[in-house]
Amino acid sequence: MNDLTERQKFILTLVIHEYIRTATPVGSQHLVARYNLDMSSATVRNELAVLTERGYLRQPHTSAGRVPTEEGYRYFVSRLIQATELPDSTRRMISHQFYQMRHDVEQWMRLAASVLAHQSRAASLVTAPHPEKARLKHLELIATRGRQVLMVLVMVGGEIHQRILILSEPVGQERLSQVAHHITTLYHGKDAEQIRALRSLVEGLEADILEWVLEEMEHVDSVVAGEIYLDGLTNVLSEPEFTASDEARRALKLLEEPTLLQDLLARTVLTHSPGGVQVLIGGEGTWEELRQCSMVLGSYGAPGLVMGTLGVLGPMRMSYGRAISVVRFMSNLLSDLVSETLMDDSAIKSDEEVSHE
Amino acid sequence: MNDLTERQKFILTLVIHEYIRTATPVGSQHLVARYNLDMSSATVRNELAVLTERGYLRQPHTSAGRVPTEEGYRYFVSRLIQATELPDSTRRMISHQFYQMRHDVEQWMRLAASVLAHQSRAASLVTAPHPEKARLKHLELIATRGRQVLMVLVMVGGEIHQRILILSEPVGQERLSQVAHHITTLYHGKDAEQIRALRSLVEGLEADILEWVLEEMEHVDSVVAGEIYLDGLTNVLSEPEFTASDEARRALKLLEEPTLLQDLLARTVLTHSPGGVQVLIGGEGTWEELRQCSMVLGSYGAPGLVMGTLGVLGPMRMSYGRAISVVRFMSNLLSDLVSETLMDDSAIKSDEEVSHE
DNA sequence: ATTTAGCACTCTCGCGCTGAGAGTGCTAAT
DNA sequence: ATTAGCACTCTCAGCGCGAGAGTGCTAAAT
Repeated sequence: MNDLTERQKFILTLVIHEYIRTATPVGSQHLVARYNLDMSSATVRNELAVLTERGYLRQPHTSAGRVPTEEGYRYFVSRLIQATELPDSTRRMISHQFYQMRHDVEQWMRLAASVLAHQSRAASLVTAPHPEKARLKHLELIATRGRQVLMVLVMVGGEIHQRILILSEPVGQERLSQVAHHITTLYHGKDAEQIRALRSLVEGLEADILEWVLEEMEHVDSVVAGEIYLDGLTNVLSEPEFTASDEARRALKLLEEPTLLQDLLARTVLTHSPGGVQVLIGGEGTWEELRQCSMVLGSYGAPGLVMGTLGVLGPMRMSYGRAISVVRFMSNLLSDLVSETLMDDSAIKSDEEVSHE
Repeated sequence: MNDLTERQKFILTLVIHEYIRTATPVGSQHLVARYNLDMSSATVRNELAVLTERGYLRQPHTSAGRVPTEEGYRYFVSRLIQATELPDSTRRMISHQFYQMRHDVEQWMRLAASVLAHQSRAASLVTAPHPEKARLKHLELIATRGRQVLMVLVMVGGEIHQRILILSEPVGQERLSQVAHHITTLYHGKDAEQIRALRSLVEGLEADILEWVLEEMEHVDSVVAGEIYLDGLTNVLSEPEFTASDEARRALKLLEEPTLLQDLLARTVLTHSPGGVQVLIGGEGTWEELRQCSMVLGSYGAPGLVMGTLGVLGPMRMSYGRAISVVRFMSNLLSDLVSETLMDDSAIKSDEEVSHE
């Protein structure tokens, strides 16, 4: 399995580019005309034949142009693609937007999804930062009415969970605050397992509350990713291979199913480190519905503390260069933001502007 | 403008039903055959002619069947439709699901969106309960790192807002808790305006913090609705009038634009009371992109305290009976849930089961 | 030994045509 | 008032066909 010649690589690149542009099979004459190649269509034809035999291209039918195969895209992505960085002005603009709303993590997620979708012209998905193992940072209990209590749980890393408890009898706000404070000081920084080991430190009402806390924390641990933000579904919808095909419906249906997405993203989070970008072509790795789609996935976060996933999903015929660069950029940007803002224990130098009304 | 005869109403109903079922123009012979009418097709034809002249039906071209017009649907919805309640078993099942997760408002919203989408077989949208005027219930300040502080704001009605503050100098958790407690006791139950009037009660750090609180509360007031939950986009996508038409893209694009949705829902919230259901046909009321769509909207909540909107969006050729009944049902169900769980000041009798580990 | 020109061949796609089918409106009979 | 009958209209699926694009192969040229 010796390699392709330079010219073959070059031609493969051109075919892929052209197919991404036009969504129609590309022929030899078309190529020489459009790119002013200084060889004849016959030469190109020979090379196309080789590439086809190698499995990188295929013909929809005899005597039609060539279309890249999955392997073709894969070869292109892994060996041929050259890093197209986003223009500097764009990067600045995007960073600026993020730093303008440094106070709200949820808005970051939305903005990240929106930027990914716009820049890649595909559908995007982003998960909120999520701890690998939830550790308690702060507990708050707020009396609402009668026996009902609003429990607000802040995890190390900044994730917030809320839940309504129903006690067996009414308890005043004063007492609740005491309990919350006590639990917070006792178990600050501990994960569910550690808390469970030490739960005999409290009793009575406090023990009951702690049970709720544990339940919630274990629930948090059982979910692999935070909330999922989507954007740009309409982008992929308007691609020709999706209009009127029921392939579209199935793919979009997938995106409406949060559990499936969780699964999908879980693998990614586990299998690679932030900064790196993973490209899945044609639903690679058992995803029947996405056979026509590709994904470019990355992750972000502060390793060991909180992590999130982000990526774009488009037709297999998507602009990988653009997608990879924007995913990588956003991955780094969000990592920086998260580290700067949410980190807790580590001693990272901070030199943000003093903003204080 | 005298009214239609009974038979004309009857035939109009049949035409609409049949068109909703088949999505193809319906003709006279077809009607008599399918519904075993004891009149001839010629009679039906005459009536169809009348209905067409009145503007309730139209022919795509000479010698094709009839299709309902916007006015046709409107007449049908406002005067002909008979309330089709959801089967009792379904209602029970849905209620049960909700009461099973009484601890998490966010999950209610997701479930509500999901139920609406499934039952109506259209796209659904639900907004989280949102106060008309935010009133402070509880403030919590949590030290994170250096000068950074996580502010958690709980409003009367249960809405929670969080935000990261950056102080001019580090402040310990003890002090922060004090400040939060003080502000909570001073301004509990007050809205932004009232707090602003009384802000001279505090000074120094507390005054600074209060400024952030006010800013956030005023921001909350400026938004007309809570977070928006969508579901079932793929339902409407698979309708024949949407496949391959770029009408589809524009309509879905609308749903990706949160600000537009806010606008749209705002009108509804303002213009009618919970329990009532509003039907907008053909993007009635200036919504160009939705000319092919209809919406069935309702609202829910505890009047004066928190309100939310919910509804379904489908092709004009949607099953209004089903949609109206499910929207009404969900509207009432959510109202009950919200009242039972989130209400605060009013003295509503509560008789929930004692659930306490 | 490549590259290229030429050529015969294949396959798709858009076009116009056509006949079947569905539906209508009108008129006359019931 | 209703209905049977009928002539007419319009869509739509199917078909044939020619243009166009693309291929593979062979033989000549570099």
